Amino acid sequence: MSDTRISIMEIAKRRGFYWKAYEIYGGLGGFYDYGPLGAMLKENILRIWKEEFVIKDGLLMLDGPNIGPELMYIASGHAEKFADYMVRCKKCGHVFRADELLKGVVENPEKLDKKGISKAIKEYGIRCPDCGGELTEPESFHLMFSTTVGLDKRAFLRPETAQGIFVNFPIMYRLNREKLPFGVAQIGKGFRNEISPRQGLLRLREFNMAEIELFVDPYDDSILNDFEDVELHLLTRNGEELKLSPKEAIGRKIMNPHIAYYMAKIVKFLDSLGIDLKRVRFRQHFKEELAHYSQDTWDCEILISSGWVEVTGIADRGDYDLKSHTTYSGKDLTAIRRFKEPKKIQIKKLRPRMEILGPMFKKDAKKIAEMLENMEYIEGDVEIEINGKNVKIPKDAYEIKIEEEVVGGERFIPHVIEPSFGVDRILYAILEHSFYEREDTGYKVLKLKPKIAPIKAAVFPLMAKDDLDTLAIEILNKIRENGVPSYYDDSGSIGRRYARADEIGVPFCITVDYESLKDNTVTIRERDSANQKRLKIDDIPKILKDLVEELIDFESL
RNA sequence: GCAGGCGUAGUGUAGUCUGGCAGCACAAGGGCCUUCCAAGCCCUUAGCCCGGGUUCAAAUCCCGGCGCCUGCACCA
Repeated sequence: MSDTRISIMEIAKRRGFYWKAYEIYGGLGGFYDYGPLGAMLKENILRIWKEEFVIKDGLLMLDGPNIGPELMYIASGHAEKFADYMVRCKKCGHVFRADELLKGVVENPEKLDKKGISKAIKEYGIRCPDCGGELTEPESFHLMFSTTVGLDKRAFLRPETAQGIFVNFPIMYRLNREKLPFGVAQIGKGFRNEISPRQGLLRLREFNMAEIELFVDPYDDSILNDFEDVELHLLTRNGEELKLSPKEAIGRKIMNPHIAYYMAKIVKFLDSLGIDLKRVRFRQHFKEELAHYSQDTWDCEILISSGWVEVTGIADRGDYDLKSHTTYSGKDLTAIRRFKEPKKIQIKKLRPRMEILGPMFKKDAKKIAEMLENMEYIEGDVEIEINGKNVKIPKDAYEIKIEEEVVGGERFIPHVIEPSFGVDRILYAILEHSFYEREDTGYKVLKLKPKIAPIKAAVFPLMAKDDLDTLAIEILNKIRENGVPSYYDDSGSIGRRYARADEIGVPFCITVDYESLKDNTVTIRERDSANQKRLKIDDIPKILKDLVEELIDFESL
């Protein structure tokens, strides 16, 4: 493990950013607690996310349940993976899907249960296709956590928040007053029963996601909003490495314009979180790497000590999800594409002549008449299915009339662009990119930006006596009153207190000294430069708030 | 899940081979001292991952479990 990662893990636990969950019971792999600092840091990241992606673009937020019905996950394609059995080669360690190995050997291998697979492998002497080694007993491979709702209804914990958005498409579409493009954002937990989660926050079984489903008309390239033309570091699936602006990338048709739009926003977002943009790139998935629902996917990757890690994926899901949910639910999940001007369409309609139909079809005549009225006439014989039989309707039993209809638009299934953010990974990357050791002393510092730092200010009395302490506490209370997370510390030397604050990324320290008693001023110290300015105590709450919101910068004081 | 390594105060570690009073540093709490960048002194709190076995005696040896790290595999 890299030194940086070791230091971060150590600080995270000792100072309270995060730690393995359930430690008193020996821990549970892939589950972490966020402590006081981590919980605040996560909130700050999400607040900025909402500002950048939800508020600025007028997206709609949604907050749905974690548990979803089985049928929804059958429709989404996730459940298909649920019942797979895997076998591994005892010799070379390669893993295979049991049903793949048994294809052509037994009939319907996918229908076998664990015992059946085990029996078939032994009976037919199936061995490792790579090295001929012996295979292990089959193991079920559950990617989703399953549970039961009520007595016996099968359900799953969501592996992504996306499905909860798709199934609400009609409501959200209406709430957006039926305009495209529009996006729905959801922040929440996702659950995946990983085989072997490792690397701390980078691979969790229960994780925090922030997802957007942008619903677009595939024939309309207009993007949500204007954007800053930043430089993107791209790695295409052809192996090309490019430095392009999103506008150039769109021009060269490297990706969908909506994807380029989100790339620009992501770069800006990561920058505002303190991620080093030199260590950010977008990597296009290889065809075989694409998820079952995806047509094109670009991962935003950040370089950390263990290599490039995916923190955000932008997937072009096409109409996969809405189409599939339409099939399984039987509900209409379409949008309307309005014509610039309503079109007048001439439709040939049928008018039933009851005096002929009546005697001919008796009881069925009424039903047939209704069906004829609702039909569009196409040249040729008219046939109707009634009581399971096709019946030819004689020409004299109807008249053809031409009706004019005004059509405002046509219905279609919107396409979906999905930027999906792994909040835990972003949080970890921020910690790594923020971490450094002071050149002179080697003391550890997190250079967290004021906006995201969990604690914004620390207030110290130079000495914990002579009323310096009471004045410091007064100042602390004023700052807290003003909504700025802060703490008081009078233990140890002043230098130790600065160091303690630096280690958890407190950007500003306020020190009450003997001059404070004379002229009502205090010093304020900026973390990274260790520079100090002297300010009036009365001005502190306002100035500190502006510093924390990054409206002013320390050097300008 | 496999292979290898590992698990000792809040954190980092020594001790494990060769069984015999569990030690150090930092942190934390209290006190003295101290007028701006982890000073010093005194005191205190606090630990052998869990379970079983062997033994007069287990942090140490054996078995099982849990967890972590690295590699393989997996990561829609």
